Amino acid sequence: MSRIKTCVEAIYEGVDSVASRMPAMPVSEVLLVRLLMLTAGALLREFEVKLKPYGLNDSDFRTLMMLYSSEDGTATPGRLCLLAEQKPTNMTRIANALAKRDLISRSHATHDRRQVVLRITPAGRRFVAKMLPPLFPSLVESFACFSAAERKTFERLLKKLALHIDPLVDPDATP
Amino acid sequence: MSRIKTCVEAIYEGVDSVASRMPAMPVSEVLLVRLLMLTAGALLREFEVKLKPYGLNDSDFRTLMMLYSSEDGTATPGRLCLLAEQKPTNMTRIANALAKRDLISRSHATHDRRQVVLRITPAGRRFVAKMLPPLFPSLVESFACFSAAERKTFERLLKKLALHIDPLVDPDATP
DNA sequence: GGCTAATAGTTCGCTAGTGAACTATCAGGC
DNA sequence: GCCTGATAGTTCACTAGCGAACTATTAGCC
Repeated sequence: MSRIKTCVEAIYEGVDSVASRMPAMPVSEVLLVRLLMLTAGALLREFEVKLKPYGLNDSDFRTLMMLYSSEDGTATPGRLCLLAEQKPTNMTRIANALAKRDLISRSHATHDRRQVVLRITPAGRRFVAKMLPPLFPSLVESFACFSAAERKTFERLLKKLALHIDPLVDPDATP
Repeated sequence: MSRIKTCVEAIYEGVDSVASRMPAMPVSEVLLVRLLMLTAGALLREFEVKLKPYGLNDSDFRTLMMLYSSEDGTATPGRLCLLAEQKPTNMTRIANALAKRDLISRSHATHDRRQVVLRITPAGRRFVAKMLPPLFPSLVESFACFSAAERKTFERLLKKLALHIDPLVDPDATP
């Protein structure tokens, strides 16, 4: 029996079993959140296996891609933290690692000397251009079970959910 | 500007920017996987904030719940690894932590002395019964943006996706 | 019965990520 | 100009999780 299938079955059985003893449990919500985390976790792990040969994990990769896709190839650690859902501590480590490999460079902003400016290097751009295409096939395969309509629906629901939980997850943020 | 909304926008803009330079990129798939990971990550973090007062993280919690919902309140570490998507190493640590708090007990199986049997204790059952209900409201609120039909659709698509990626993620498993 | 291979857990050393404390710089009121 | 508070990053000590190596036990084969 394969792993994820076993997990899916265990989730349904476990939720069913607990619900019979605890009728107040919101069955539908528990199933959704468990399936969501299981699927995302599996996809993340699969993706990181693909990234490993390049010496990156998903956080490193996201950070590098944010710089790659930015207008002028630069960003501050603070902004990257915001966009990549990372804490400053970890961004420091990521930037150190990427800088050590000369994929990005570090400098100080002139107008505000507290800020650090990270910039993707030409070598960093070449690296991304080379490593990105081989990642596509397995990604396409992962979602091959969806029709175009299903893909659209799934995207719409995910986006709706993401924006809905935003204020719940981060109640102090400016709305 | 709140955090997740910024991330969602950054994902769409980033993908758009890269796609213009790299036409082979499967835009739809990249958006789906990024939204999925972002949403699941946010829900996980929110959930762990709720679990923290009880001194548990999500893995500890899942492990305890697997025992709680099992027929006789027992399971072997190996089975829990399979069901909770954990590695044996980590399960040892989790079992140590739960056993230290007397929420579970450890003993050896008689028919196969290699196997360890973990069993939820009466105190463990009381603990679960007490901590579980307070977790429900925020979980319900997280999915309050979905109609009943949307919830069903989302569950169906998640399940379909989970089962589809199963053999891709774990190619060595027995089908 | 005794050797070999496989299986269940554990230990160890490492990577990834976090909160709290710290440094450096900037902005605003006086 | 100069104190006060806020902001941007960094460092440090810690937790969570992983792969590889190890131990103990079992199953199969001769």
